[in-house]
Amino acid sequence: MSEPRTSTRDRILEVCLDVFNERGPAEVTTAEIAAEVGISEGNLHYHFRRKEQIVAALFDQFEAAIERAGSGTAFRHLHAQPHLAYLAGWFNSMWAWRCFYAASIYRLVPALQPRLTAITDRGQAHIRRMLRELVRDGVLIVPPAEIDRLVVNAWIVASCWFDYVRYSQGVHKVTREHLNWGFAQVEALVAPYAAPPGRPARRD
Amino acid sequence: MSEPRTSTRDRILEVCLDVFNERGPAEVTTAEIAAEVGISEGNLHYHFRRKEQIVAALFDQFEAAIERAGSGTAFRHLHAQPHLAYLAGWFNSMWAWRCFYAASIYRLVPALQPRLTAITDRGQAHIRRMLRELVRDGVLIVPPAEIDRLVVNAWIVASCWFDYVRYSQGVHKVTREHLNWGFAQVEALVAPYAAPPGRPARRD
DNA sequence: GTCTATAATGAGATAGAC
DNA sequence: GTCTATCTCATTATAGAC
Repeated sequence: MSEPRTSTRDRILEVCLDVFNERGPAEVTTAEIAAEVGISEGNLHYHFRRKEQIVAALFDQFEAAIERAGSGTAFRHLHAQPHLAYLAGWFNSMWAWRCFYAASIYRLVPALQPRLTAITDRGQAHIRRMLRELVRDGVLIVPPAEIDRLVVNAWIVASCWFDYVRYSQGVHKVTREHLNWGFAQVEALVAPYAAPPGRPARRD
Repeated sequence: MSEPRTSTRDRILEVCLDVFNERGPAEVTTAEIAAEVGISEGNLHYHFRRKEQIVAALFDQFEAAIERAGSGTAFRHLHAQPHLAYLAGWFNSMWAWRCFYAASIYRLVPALQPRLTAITDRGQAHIRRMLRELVRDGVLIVPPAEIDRLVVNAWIVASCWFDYVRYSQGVHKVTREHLNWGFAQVEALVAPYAAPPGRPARRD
């Protein structure tokens, strides 16, 4: 009846999310995890038999969070730029779950890859719908043939900019401030499609 | 005086490039490498003390190749769309060195990361110059403020689409055919900036 | 240069006491 | 549920003969 404030299992997950976000699961040993949680390796093994199971348990939560970010309140109250609201909701949740935006995690736990594909498919379908509505409403002008490529490019930039910043730019410790940068990069993909009213006159 | 056709060292590098491209260096053990080359593990260790040294030796070649792809013949004979020629040259070399377009390799051999940053800086500077020329020549219309973000987005898509295809799309074996797909994705980034003559009339 | 054989690591998994 | 102590196993690293 009387559970401890937070169960050991939950404390493990909390600690792991933090440390996975900071360094990535492959760079952390089970010994370090146990020490960080303040329990023995044997006890850690009692709760999760393998490190992959910890990653998988966290992915469950990530999956739920991203679904919320994608179809939740952000998209409910439509205003002038619903796609920006959606994007903002997504980027907001991105920080808390940034370890899942590193390709290496799917190499470590390949079982998660199909679920990432499912997230990708649903997310892209959602973005595609939004873009079509914006085109219909005259906010954007996108030739139909270009919509799919635009959606995919937006997804690539939004989901890969973490790795880009880390490896191509050499940023060792990604901070929250980088989020705004990534957000602006995705915004820039859509900018050239803005209909003239929302876009200052061209200077040639 | 009489060297063997290809030295053992070179054979090791050849085999490793193949197998790293197929599976990534982290997924291949030194034992497998030795077996594949047809030598003993002890001999492999004589030539390269650690797997990272093999990766680094291959990176030397990659670095040279990408420099050639960027500033070599492709860019020499300028035609209507020099940026496409550059892009084609880059994508062409990309297949042979695709293991270096996986984020995980820089996690395995962090020493390479600064060199990747240098490649990125030079490459982006080159692309920026090309875009400015195209704008000056009236081929593209890009507001000056958008050029930098466009360059970075092009780089992200061009260098990350491999990981995207693998993990987000669930493609287990990336083939040469995927190259054309990636190429088209990068092209699509620039398409909306094409000046009206090069672009069919808008349909709203 | 190349081999065989063996040592040193280090991470994860497990048994059994408390 | 939790601990201590041990085990397994895959690599990587090395010594020394040929």
